[in-house]
Amino acid sequence: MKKQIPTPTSSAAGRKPGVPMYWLFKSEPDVFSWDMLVARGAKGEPWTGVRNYLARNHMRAMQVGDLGFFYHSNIGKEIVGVLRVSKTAYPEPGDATGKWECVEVVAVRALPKSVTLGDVKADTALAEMALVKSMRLSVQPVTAAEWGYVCERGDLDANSVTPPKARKPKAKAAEKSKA
DNA sequence: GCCAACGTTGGC
DNA sequence: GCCAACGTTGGC
Repeated sequence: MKKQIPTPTSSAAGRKPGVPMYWLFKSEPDVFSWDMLVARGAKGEPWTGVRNYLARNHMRAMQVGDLGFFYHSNIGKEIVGVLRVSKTAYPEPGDATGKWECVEVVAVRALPKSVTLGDVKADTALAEMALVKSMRLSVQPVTAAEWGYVCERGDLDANSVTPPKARKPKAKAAEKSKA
């Protein structure tokens, strides 16, 4: 079967300048939670501990200003907030192997309503999300369509977390599958 | 706590 | 370079 959606992993190359890309970061909340990221404030937090090449490559593709969802794995199993990439990938301090890298992220806004894994799985529009399809991948790409859809489900105005210059002039066909 | 999925390692 | 064994993630 052919892929029918834009391949999320095509993100690394061929980015359009000025257009943010979207990601999803997983964390076990008892290790590092959304609230802990919020508490870091504008200083943000290095996203360390990623030990998977695909996840690392996604981090390498990130640009400052890219947005991501914060997902609580294991406990909660829900998307709880939006963060922003504040520093591009660099070698993870203390990593003796020299293979692993981290980016830095800052909290932007909590979702007014968290979106659970169950919600995502139950929604046909989100059935192709890496969260479902690549369950174990800890840093994942999110398509623009998925981004808008999850924001909508979380009662978050996507424009309110998007840098002004990257906003769409019109609402385009964002609501296309509303009916 | 169990187990399926899946990435990584290492023998050949 | 293949593939079986192993380890880890993460949902249930």
